[in-house]
Amino acid sequence: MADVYSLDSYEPRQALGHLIGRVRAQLLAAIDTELMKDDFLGPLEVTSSQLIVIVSLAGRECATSASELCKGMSYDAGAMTRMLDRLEAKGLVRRSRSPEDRRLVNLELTSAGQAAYPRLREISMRVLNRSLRDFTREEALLLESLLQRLARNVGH
Amino acid sequence: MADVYSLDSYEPRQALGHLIGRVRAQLLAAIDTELMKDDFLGPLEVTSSQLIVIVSLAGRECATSASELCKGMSYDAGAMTRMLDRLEAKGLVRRSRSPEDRRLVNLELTSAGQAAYPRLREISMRVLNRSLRDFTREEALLLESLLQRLARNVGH
DNA sequence: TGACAATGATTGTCATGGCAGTTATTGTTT
DNA sequence: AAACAATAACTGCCATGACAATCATTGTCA
Repeated sequence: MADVYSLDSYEPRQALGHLIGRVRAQLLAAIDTELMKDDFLGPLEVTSSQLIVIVSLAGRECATSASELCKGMSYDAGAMTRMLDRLEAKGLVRRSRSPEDRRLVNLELTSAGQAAYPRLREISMRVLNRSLRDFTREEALLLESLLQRLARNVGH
Repeated sequence: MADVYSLDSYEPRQALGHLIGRVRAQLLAAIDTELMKDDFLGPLEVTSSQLIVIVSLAGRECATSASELCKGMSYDAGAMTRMLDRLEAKGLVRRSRSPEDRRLVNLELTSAGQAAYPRLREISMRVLNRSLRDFTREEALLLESLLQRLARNVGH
């Protein structure tokens, strides 16, 4: 298949790469704005980056290890350590060494973390729905599938 | 129009927000990988973030101020100062106080910066074309237009 | 069993980007 | 002209993410 962009016409500042970066930044900023307005999450200064960790932990009943979290979201292990430091300091997550394998750190939400989860889910959904307000369900699915194809291709 | 996501089915980890973040990270990583392999850009450790600044400066013949650059790409002024520190240290960009308005800092590419530009443009285009290799031109344009609609909506 | 590899978490270092506050310069207003 | 607002660049502070190095623990293999 022919290349989409050619040296004659390629404009780095208008092309897909930048556009994706802009959309991502705007989405995160919009979610952060809504989080700050929340009675419960605002004072805790929960951010859009911390959202995904709490959501991932809420999805399972049993305790999960940090490395398992990292694999599941292709996240740097060092970044995860410090992310968990912040979430633990806010009282949303509890760490404990696994008795079976003392290299592992088991993670679970505290009661505050469990209380935060439905609010985080609702807020992120609201921002997405608002951003997709003139999209049909088919257009949204199309966008998702195009992005998934892109994601599969990038790594070659 | 009805909401795309509903509380019943919304899965934060699968939805659009996360997907966009993943695609962006993968694209930037792929560009960084190619930049490191380049004979000229690799030793200078030019990154995908610095790419857009150099590209923006190459687009105009006359000197541009830093604030104008920030406006054009909705970029934080403080981040721009430090970005320019790094680019100046690498000898790619030259700063000079504007004689007309001494608040302004005029920017221009050095000869090394001008030599870097076509390589940066070619590398970012190659990564994008590779990532879009099974897309028709129509599909790529569709993806762009859907993202642009999304970008317009997010800010409300 | 003892050497060694593999794994998980942590830490250090760096680039990035956002926000608030500061300083220098310019424009405006009385 | 003096006071004030507006603007541009810079600085400090912080969260984020990537990479490399280190340490403790576990698995493997001679």
